[in-house]
Amino acid sequence: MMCDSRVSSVIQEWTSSYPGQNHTQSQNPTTSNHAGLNTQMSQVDMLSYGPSQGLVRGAGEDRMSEQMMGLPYLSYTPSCLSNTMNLGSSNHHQSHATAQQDFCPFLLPSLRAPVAKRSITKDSAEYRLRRERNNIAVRKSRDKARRRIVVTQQRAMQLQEENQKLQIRIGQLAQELDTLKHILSQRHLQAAQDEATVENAM
Amino acid sequence: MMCDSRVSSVIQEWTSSYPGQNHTQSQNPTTSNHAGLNTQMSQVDMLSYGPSQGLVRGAGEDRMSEQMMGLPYLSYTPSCLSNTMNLGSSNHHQSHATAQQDFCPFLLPSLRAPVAKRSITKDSAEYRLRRERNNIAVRKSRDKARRRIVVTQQRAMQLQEENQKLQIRIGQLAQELDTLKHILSQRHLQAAQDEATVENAM
DNA sequence: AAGAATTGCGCAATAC
DNA sequence: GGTATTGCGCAATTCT
Repeated sequence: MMCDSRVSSVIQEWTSSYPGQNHTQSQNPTTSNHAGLNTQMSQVDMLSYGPSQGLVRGAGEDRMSEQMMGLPYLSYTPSCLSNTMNLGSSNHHQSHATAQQDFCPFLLPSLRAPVAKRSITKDSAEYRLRRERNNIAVRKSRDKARRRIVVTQQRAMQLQEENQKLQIRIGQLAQELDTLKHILSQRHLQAAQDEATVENAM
Repeated sequence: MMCDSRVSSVIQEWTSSYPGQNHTQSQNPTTSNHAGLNTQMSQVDMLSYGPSQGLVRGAGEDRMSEQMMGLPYLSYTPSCLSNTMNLGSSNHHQSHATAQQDFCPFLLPSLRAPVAKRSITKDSAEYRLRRERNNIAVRKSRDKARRRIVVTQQRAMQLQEENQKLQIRIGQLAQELDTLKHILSQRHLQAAQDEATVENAM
């Protein structure tokens, strides 16, 4: 009693506040295939964690940029042999900004134009501000997720305890009920016998 | 019944396989202060997510390296004004490898020597191999964590449902018990009256 | 339309 | 030695 309502609210909050299920989640077709929040993958565990689906890429920075352009595969194989030389030479933002020019020359000019826009001038202006703000948001969000996990786990343990207590209570009640039924049947028998006795006496 | 054992195993697995609590977690004194898996922080939410404790640093890469050297604060303030220029100029591994030479000249030579060692030659050898292997492990681990979360949540919901059913069952049993007790008391009364009648007739 | 929140990923430190 | 976990920052996306 009363615990159920609290539990209910927690579950509710969990379900509604954990958007992993209803999000579209179609952002990265190459690496998101194994993170679908689904539970029906167990025998392919060892096979699903390939090296980024073959696309090795450079230093692991601005990877989305190239893939999200609409060319997930076979476009701009990132020189698997020379990536060691490229490792530190590429500025994150620089490479991100120029990638659209270098590797997507076939796009419509209207789509390539934004490269020089002020909004893309991330090299050192309020870009740092935005990054820092996002970092703070990320920390906060992850803290929240961690707390949520802990709460859910505690709730599960608590529910399990309560379940055991309820099972015990049910056992007690059932036993008591059995006893009473037995007594009642005995009384029934006794009454029948009494009636029979009286009838015989008449 | 039977569900409890399964739940128990799940909870057990959860508790034992989620090492967030017993890990030392002292890796980054500057930014890890707010991620202690503790649930008692609610009114300081907005205050705990500062910009990395004041240490702005360059591009957010190889940050641990400098801090983990044993000089978390006040050592090598990373030129907060010129970080915008430094943003892309620093190679991750290069800066990491040379940091020990540049910023720790007071260490014993025996501790500074490893810079040129093969093991620290991460620039392009089997470093990539190690990184890729770790990346695979990370993906796998996070998948596991995600599945664990989903399982725990489902378990909690299932336990809640079962709890409600048990509560209902308890209500039914209690009612039945009440009825039987009432009947029994009536029989008691009846028997007493009968006995009195018989006694009077004698 | 703009900022906050969420998420997948890679890196480095660390635990095991 | 290797894998597993974890905190963090980045970028893309979604939510508000």
